[in-house]
Amino acid sequence: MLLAVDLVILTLRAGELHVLLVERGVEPYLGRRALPGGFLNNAEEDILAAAHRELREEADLDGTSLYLEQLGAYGTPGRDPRGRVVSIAYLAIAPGLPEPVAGTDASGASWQPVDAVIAGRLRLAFDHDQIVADGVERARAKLEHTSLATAFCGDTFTIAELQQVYEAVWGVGLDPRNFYRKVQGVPGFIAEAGPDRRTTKGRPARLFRAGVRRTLQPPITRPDL
Amino acid sequence: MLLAVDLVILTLRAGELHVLLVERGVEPYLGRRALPGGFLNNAEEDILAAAHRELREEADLDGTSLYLEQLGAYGTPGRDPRGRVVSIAYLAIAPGLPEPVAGTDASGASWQPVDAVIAGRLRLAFDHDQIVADGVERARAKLEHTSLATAFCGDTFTIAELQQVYEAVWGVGLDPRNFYRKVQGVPGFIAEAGPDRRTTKGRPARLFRAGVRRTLQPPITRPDL
DNA sequence: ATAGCTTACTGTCACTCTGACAGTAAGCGT
DNA sequence: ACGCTTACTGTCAGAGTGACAGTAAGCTAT
Repeated sequence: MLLAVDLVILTLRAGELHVLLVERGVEPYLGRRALPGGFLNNAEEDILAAAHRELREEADLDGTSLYLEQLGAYGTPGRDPRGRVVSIAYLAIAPGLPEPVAGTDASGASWQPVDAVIAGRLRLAFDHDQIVADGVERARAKLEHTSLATAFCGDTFTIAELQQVYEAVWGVGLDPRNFYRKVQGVPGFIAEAGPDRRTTKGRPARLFRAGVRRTLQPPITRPDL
Repeated sequence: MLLAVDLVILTLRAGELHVLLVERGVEPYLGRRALPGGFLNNAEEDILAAAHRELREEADLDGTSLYLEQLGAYGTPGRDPRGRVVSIAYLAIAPGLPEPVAGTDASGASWQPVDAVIAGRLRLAFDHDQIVADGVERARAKLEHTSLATAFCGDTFTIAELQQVYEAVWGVGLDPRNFYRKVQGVPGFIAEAGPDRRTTKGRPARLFRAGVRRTLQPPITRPDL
């Protein structure tokens, strides 16, 4: 029996939610896209440590500075044609990186829109479609009552950028005015980051950084489906 | 490397939240209490099926009729002195059974108050204290926006009994009048169960059964800590 | 039968929160 | 100085919430 680790790494690119996928170079599912991951190095490697290692090897991301959380275990017999493999899935959130990103080792990693995976237009290897769906659902739920959204942003961000996170992950539109009021009303969610401002085209926006509080009271409620 | 399944089985007894524990008859942790569970039978057994099997063997409970949900994987090296063991934990909710319960096989299973475990007055084997804490926290959170509370009750129950579930799991007191209003206000949470009434001492109470809806909108919010 | 007890249920009210909408402020380019 | 773009601040009606009191329906003891 083999133990593996799979990573659902989410980020925001051009206002859309993306997941990091690699193209398989060996059988089974040769050529198919799959989640980054791999088997445990040896019998003494910690699972969380293995997740950090894969994060570094396959995505060139520093695990100490980003959000990482266990998603669950997937061990249905037959999910891997080679034999019995139990996979521990992890959910990672990466900030919208400067630009190209994802140029890693030979495996040909690339960001793909999660919509394509959820809608079934992009079929993944093994049961990775299900894992991605579970990861996205976990992220959607956690946006409501935790400060997870700040993990999608850099160390400083504007409120409008934070709103884009919610809109992209939830796939809905939000009213900016109500969003400003709600976010500012939660004590400890975000904190002002100096007098610096970010300017693009119009009026410069105030910069914030993630606050101390990790649970949101009151929560940022998601609109009815 | 060995794969195991551990069960956090919660129930209500005398208005208090209890967890099912067994007393270990072998080393390591001989004599210590631990969660029911065990190793996978063979390399082809499904994890969820193994959870059902342990539920039947160690707790004499029918897994098809109660709530069962994966909690997560626990695989820190050294958590089991015998060697590398990765355990998949499951959370099960059992209705408050008629009476004594828990008389199972030789293992000496018994219901113990979760407070004793959380507070550290009752130390469990391995990392089972942590698993119990995680399971209880999961249950507490799920009471807010899912119909999980009905899993603690039989097929029919009164609103007062449902309130006792919330009070016991959350460890707080709730106002009966506001609770009635909230519960009745969530469409599909509970449905009337015929004209039958349950009578104990005062006015007979109306009986309900679990409704169709499994997610609660609006949620039953937990009071501030 | 009536009073009294116990438990089940229904109302009221002020406060807060929420969603829907409009107006003001601050930079930049022409 | 003007318009353009983006950032932010107010307003208001309706829903939801917590804190409280009153009514209803069984049983029982006198």
